[in-house]
Amino acid sequence: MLQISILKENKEKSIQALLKKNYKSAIEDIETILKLEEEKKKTQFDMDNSLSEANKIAKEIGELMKAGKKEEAESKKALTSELKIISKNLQEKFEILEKQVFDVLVKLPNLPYEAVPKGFGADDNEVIFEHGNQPVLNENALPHWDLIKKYDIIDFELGNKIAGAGFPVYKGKGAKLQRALINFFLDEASNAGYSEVQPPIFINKDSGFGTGQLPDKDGQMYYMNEDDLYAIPTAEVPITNMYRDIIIKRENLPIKHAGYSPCFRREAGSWGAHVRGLNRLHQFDKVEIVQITEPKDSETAHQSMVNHIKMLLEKLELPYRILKLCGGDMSFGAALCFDFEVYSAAQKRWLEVSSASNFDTFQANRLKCRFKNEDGKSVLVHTLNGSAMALPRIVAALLENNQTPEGIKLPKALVSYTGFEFIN
RNA sequence: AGAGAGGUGGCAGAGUGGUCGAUUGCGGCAGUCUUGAAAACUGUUGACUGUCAUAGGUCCGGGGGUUCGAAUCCCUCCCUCUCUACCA
Repeated sequence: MLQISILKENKEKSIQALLKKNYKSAIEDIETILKLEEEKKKTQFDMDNSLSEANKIAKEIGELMKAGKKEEAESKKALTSELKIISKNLQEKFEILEKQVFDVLVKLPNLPYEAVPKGFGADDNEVIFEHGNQPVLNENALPHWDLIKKYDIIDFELGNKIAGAGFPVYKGKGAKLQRALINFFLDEASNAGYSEVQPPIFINKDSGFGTGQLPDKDGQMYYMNEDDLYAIPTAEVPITNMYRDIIIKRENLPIKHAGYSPCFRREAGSWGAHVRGLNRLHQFDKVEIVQITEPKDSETAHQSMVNHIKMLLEKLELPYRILKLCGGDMSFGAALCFDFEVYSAAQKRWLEVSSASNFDTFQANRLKCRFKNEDGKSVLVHTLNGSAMALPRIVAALLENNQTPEGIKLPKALVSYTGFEFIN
């Protein structure tokens, strides 16, 4: 959530930034917020005065009672009845205004940084880095959805029977590959100084709000009515929310965590021709890295996350590229976001496998996550997160790119984790 | 799930209707002492809102109520602990 003070002090810039994110009603919404906010403050002033007056009289009554002057005390009580009504009305007005401001404010996406390119969708993203050669496969090369059948390692029909579409069963070497990748990613994160956590995979509403999934993405999460809980779409949510309502000591920053979790996404209305096989699932596995930093350090932290992900992809020997997302393609809460795509040789497509975002103070403001600066003032932190990494599309690319007559040949980095070199 | 107890400032722990935003201890910070440190002693130390700065206002698990006045009384929800039951 954006800070009103920023919208007020940098009104024009804020409007331009929101427009870059294709937020259509930027002008009118900011006008509305500033107008309502001013009225709110006025109301608060009146309300406070009225409450102050009432407090004073209450105190006087208390003293009179103590002094045994009952009649005087009784007569003072009469003074308060009108004051009570006034206070109550002002309080109601204040709460309405507060909610009105909140309702508009909560709809505003984060302001993208200067560096974010203009654009409306995927076509406007900037490729900023590319690594590795796209493998040339022979004619009878198979896409991963055929390879998983050929080697009987991932079973969609079985998952369909047990749960539904998008919930595959990993079998044999397929299951071991999952476990190997998770361990590989977690170990690499540990080596890079991320302390490991295993978070809950269900979260409450406050957590969903804290990282920005609620109310924006309500329909995209699985929801358990009986207990009022959501299944996490990413470990970012529980991990970042560990620091909700916390004032962090400056010497403890930056905070770096990594965590593995299954991720659950309803993906309502997003199925089509390009989402076959492992390209889109309702449940998948992911190792997430999260950082919480002082504002001045977040860009460096972001870069370090990008470098970490690059290193992972290089160890996995996958050709990849990095995109700087344009305003229109960025997520709701991000101020700057890099997507990583691997080349999947049989599909002849780039697949998104990771996304590293800097949220600036957007999440911190919702989370009320702050630190004490040099002057002893509470200041919002910056939060960042990135996938390191999401498994299914990595698996898709590993299978497709490394198919040989002898089977699927795994990259060296994984062999010590799987215990086998070939899936055959 | 049943019975009981309880949720207070970074932590521990007082406070049961009127200078209580809250005694006290620990921790933190500053100072005295010391070559330096420790110990001891002294002072200081919650968050939010608001103001140029004061002032003022709000917050004792969440929400609602009673009252001139609520941390304290009532209702409701949530959570924690102990015992019993059940169980990976």
